[in-house]
Amino acid sequence: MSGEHKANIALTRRASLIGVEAGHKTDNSGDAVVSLSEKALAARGAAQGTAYLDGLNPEQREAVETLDGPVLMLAGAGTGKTKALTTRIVHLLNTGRAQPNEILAVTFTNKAAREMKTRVGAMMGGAVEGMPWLGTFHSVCVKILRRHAELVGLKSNFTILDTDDQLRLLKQLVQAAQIDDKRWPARMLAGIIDSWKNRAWLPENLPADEAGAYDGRAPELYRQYQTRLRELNAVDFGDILLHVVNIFQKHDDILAQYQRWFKFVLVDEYQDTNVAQYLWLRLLAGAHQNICCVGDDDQSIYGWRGAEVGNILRFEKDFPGAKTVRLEQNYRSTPHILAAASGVIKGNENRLGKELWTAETEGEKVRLIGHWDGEEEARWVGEEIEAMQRGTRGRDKLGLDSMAILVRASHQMRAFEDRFLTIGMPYRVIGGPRFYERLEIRDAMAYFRLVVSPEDDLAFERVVNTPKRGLGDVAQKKMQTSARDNFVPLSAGARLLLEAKGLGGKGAVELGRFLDNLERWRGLDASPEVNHVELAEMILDESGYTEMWQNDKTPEAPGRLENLKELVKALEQFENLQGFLEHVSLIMDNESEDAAEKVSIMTLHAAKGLEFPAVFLPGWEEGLFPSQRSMDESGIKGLEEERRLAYVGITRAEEVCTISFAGNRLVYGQWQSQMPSRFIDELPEAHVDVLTPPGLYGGNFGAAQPHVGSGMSSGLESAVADANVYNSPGWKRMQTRASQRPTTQPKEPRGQVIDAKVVASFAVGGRVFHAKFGYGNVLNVDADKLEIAFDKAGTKKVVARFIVDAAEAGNVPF
DNA sequence: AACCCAGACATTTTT
DNA sequence: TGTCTGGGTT
Repeated sequence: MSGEHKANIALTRRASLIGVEAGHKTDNSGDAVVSLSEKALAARGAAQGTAYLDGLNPEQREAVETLDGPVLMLAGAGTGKTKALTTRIVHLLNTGRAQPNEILAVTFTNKAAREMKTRVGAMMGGAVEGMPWLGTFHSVCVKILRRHAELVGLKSNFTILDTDDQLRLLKQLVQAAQIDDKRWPARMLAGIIDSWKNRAWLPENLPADEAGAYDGRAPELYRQYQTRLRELNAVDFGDILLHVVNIFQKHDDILAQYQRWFKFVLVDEYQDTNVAQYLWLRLLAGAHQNICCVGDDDQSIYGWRGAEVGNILRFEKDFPGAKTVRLEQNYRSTPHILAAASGVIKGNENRLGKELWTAETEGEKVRLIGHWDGEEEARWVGEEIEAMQRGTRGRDKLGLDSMAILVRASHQMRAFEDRFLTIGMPYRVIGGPRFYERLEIRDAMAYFRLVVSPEDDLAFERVVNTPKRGLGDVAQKKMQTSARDNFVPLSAGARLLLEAKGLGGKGAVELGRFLDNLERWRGLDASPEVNHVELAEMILDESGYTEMWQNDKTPEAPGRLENLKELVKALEQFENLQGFLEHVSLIMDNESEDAAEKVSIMTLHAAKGLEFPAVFLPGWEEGLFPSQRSMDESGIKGLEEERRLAYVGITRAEEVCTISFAGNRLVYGQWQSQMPSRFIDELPEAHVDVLTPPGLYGGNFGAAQPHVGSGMSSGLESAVADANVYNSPGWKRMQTRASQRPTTQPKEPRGQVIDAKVVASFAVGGRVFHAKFGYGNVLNVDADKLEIAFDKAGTKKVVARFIVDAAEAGNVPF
């Protein structure tokens, strides 16, 4: 059976698919689908009307006009990368170099894909048919995989499992293998398998040194897992890329077809690609080399998820003769903000090198402020936001939509939420659980899946007893056995079990009804007379699922019902249940547009790609940011990724960027004190304004000397940087400097400023006072940290700065 | 099947 | 400190 033949079939199939897709509702990205106007057709090939090039700066223009050969567009934050990318597409179309379906353009998020589609559409004068190959890596690969599914042992209507399904499946396998899942959690196995898939390793070609993973059981379990997936006609997210890469590697003819079809390849956020995605791109662009990758090595923040910064760093080696274009003119932020960001990112080795600049000359310095604790920090930020709303200090008034708080870890959000609730400040949290990950949505989708594919065992397991039908563990075990013994799917096994009277009582009655319902719905789904939206409603009602939530009196029940309604509504955009299911797992995003003016709270990761006039970056403390875990797990690499995160954070700000840290923080119910982040030391002093927190002891916090750990990279400094990973000297430098630098006028002298010299004065056994923990005795002195046995709060390690001699406690204004 | 309690645990999460 | 999970009980 070869290739040639198959490829031809694929080719025909593809052609018809494209025909169908254009302007069709099933095109999942759903928007900006317009048909090619005559005018645009006429313009094409004639290469006239290149007015769209005029709005570009010289670098952007070069990136757009270099159509042939590999191009690396190194686009710093806010340098107009999307503009360049979309203009490039327009240019390809306009010059007649490519038809819309000959351009492969991949992004990571649906949002980015949508934006590109819309913008290309707008630039073409609202006249581009939906580009069928503009989408996320996953959506494009699913399209390809559905066509060649049989080559990897799947049917083309395979289901896409999300992480939840994946985990349940792995749990079953782990249990079956008699593994103590306490010691070896399925979660961990999921992580291992995922990382293997990210690296495009199949069970049969795992490197030898991976064999020991998961107590040496991982390779075998991986193999079993893949087999099970095939039996279920399912793939997980990682498989989508893996299978396609595999097909391309094994079938030259198929690869050749796609190479011919995709005359031009464009890639967004190239720094975030993993090995599988990288291989996929290399395979596709291998022949003609017309690949344009856009990215920013300084914004690579997904290493922990398998992204390889190395991909972008190696681009010129991978694609010899590549042209590298640097977009460095920033249109977003003020010079001080850019300088601060540059100062921080300079601390990283192994950069491609790039420095943002702006034509702007005005603007505020980055503001830095220290607080006593997290609560205080949240209170201060709240007040600042209110002040900015009013428009004080010569600043324009800012709306709440213009402000954002970007945190390192989501638990930091709580302090802000609490505070904002008390003062009645409207806020929105960006991120969090996605729509399709919600319990009720997944349940509902399991029903749909079961109707469309009776053999979907995972879906069956999920809903057979939801709502409760009296089918507990025992009954379900019987169904499993019945199915296994007869080599049929679970639903059929359950039917056989019933017929064999292997089940009694109300469970039997309910199961019978459930199975009958499924069959009836299946019939209706096939019937042209029943609309799939109505059918979906019917399924949810008749199964008792809706009722289950109506009877539920927990506070979240109404919201869940609301979500179910939304889900049903989303169905309208598709032709049938099948079409819906093929796409949902890839497209349902979280965007709930909400007109009200609100401050945004989100993680730094979620903020990538966004911008706000005013940005708050709280929690810049050692251990929290940079995250201790990151450094423990990945050493200097981890630290550098954290630093890039800092860079991303700062560069989100257009006008005002406020960095803050707290001396004490309640972490898991324990008070902890920590040093200010080393990144604070890396902020160039000339671009930072150190604010004195109201009511706190004066300017003992401050920005660092500009030249420590940053500046020109030399071998010496990298040695210094290395040494710094586990032992930040940062705050010591700050202390020393603080005593040299005139402090920003302490409000009142009563605020005790404790500097480094004082630290030495604490002796083991001495009686001391701490504002939060009260009185205690010093057990140990370790550099600037004291171990103290507090009378009430127990033994803690505390930075000496927050400690005073008990005798002086009366003077401290806490 | 519903409930309760002990204990584990607790970054980031584009698809 | 709080949330979630799994095991045990009713």
